[in-house]
Amino acid sequence: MVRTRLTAQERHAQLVEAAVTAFAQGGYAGTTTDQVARIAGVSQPYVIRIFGSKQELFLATVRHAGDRVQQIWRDAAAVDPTLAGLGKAYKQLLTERDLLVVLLHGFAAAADPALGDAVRQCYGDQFALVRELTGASAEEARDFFAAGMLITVLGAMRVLGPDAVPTQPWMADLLGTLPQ
Amino acid sequence: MVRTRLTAQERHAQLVEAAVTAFAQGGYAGTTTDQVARIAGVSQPYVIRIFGSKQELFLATVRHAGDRVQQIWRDAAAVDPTLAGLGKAYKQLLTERDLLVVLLHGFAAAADPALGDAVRQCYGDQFALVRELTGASAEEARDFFAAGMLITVLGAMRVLGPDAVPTQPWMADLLGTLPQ
DNA sequence: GGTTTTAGTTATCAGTCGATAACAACTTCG
DNA sequence: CGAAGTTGTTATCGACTGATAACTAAAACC
Repeated sequence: MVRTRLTAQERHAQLVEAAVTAFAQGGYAGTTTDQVARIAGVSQPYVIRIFGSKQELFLATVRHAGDRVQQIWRDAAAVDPTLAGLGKAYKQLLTERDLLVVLLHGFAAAADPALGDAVRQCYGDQFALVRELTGASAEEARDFFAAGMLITVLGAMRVLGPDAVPTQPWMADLLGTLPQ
Repeated sequence: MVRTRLTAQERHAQLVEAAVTAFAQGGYAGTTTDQVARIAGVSQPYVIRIFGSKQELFLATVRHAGDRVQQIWRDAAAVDPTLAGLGKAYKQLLTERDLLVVLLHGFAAAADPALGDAVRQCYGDQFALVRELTGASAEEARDFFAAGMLITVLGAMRVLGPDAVPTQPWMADLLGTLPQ
């Protein structure tokens, strides 16, 4: 007999995946819990019951994205524990651009006190992990994160990434200089 | 006799100022036209009548922020036409953090086609201007904008800027390395 | 002074959204 | 099997929000 229902744990994970897609497009305020529910194929009230509130859903989504980035870096460091190695892995994350864009939306929404703490914590953990994995100096890590932020924002702007919008010459100048 | 009403032009400018404050806090979707109206001290329908729609108001606000950044850079270049000179001016913009955060919200909202074009245009103009003012290479400009994006996001996260939230040790490491 | 233009308001609405409540159906286990 | 726990749904609501319409009053102009 085929199991027709998911366990709460499985559903939780599936909803977070759906939420990454949805929130990446509209941000926190610009996305409805119903959009998330539709992507996951469940009813909107069920989403609320599982997470308690839209805010908790968003927090879980941002935390998931942060965890995934950390995992990517750990994997990369196992092969090449340098900033270049981690950077290459990060850029490949553009193929899962929604992950990065969700983080960006989290950063942008940090003005909300309830979200701010979680977001700062997430970014701080990333900073610490990169220095731990690579032994980079604070200056080197700063430049690494600056480059990462540029990549993230250009991804959000649809200048970088799989579905980049064709654009003006300046983009080519800028993109041509991104280390591969 | 004191003039008790503003011209449409004056009111337009005042509303954009109010919108910078409001949108910086909640982003596009997370801010109501009524919030903007209250800050400016007018009624909500009047805001809509002046700008036509919330989206047009947001676009005017993002354009204003972009123009202001360009103006800051032009002024700075008149004194010190180097990337360091422009960078110092940009960092001083953190005292008007809302300007930078509004731009960030614009970037994050670029997934919306109606906003995306305007936002990419705005960022492209900034890139071209910096290269024109400083004669920087594409690589130098890229690093400049990467650093700028990090500053902007850290400002939005309340890690940098006048009202920075006290935070963990890693912040001190990162901030200590920011060139003054 | 009166008329036209421009700046601004109040009243109102149709649509949307997060959340609650009550109920239904599948699974598990004694 | 049948009871209990878990997974899910439909129905519904109160609050909010952008936008429209109709109206008012201050300036400007002749």
